Amino acid sequence: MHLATWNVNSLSVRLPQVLDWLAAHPVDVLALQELKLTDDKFPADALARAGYTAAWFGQKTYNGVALLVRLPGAIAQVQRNIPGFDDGQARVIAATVLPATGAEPLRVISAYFPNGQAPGSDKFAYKLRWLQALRDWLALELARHPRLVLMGDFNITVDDADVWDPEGLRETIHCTGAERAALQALAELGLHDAFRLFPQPPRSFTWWDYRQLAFPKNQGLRIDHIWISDALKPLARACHIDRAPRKWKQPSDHAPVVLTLDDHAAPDAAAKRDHGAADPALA
DNA sequence: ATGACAACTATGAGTTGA
Repeated sequence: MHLATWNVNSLSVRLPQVLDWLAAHPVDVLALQELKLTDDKFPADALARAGYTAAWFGQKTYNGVALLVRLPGAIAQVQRNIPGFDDGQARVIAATVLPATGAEPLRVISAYFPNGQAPGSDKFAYKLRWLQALRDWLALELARHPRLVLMGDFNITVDDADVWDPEGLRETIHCTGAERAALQALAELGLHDAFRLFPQPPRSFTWWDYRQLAFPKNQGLRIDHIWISDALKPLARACHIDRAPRKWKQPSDHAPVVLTLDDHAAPDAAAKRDHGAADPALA
């Protein structure tokens, strides 16, 4: 079973790329961020024709998140934004996902963490308040749903290995101690950075500035993450960044991140494996 | 020190992102 996250920087502009990517990589769950469209503009029909059902939470111009689930999988118990945290920005969608593979249900969250602009700014204060509310809510979610995946654009580097120029960018936005401490507080709930469970190439990033030839020079940040709960950690088999869409014409500035989970509890999937069926995802 | 690039709103030039 495969789950992925991708900040598409406008779903209206990037829909053809999302459809192309899903055709080549039919993941079971795809979390999207920065839809930049209102709910009435969400391309549910085109995604359904591509074999995906969806839950979405849009907003005009900014933000917006969605969860896509490969059919005949299903989506239930949808939650939009953090309960009890008054927020005019569409940044979180959570749902219980029944995977097409027949695996046990998962609680999946697609999140677009606030950017924060600069340390000391009002937006930075909002980012830290939002992170505290996320932590408090995730504690409850984990108690209710031990099989939990939190993925999205976290807008935070976990450590200096996630930064192309750690000295030059020290204590700048995405790299501050305050932001990283908030991530550590999430980790202490029993969540794990799936990417770092496996050996990875040095200078692995998920975002590159459009300017200054940042992508060809690999001057980026790893700010898009997939974090998994204690219960799912033993099932993780691989996690990687797919840089290919960043090379396409008119790309998002973010690349997708993909997690492979062993859905051993799925009788159907196990039967298929036993009969030697090829895994279509990530072919 | 500033801007670059992209998307959006609006239909100019400004805002936001990271």
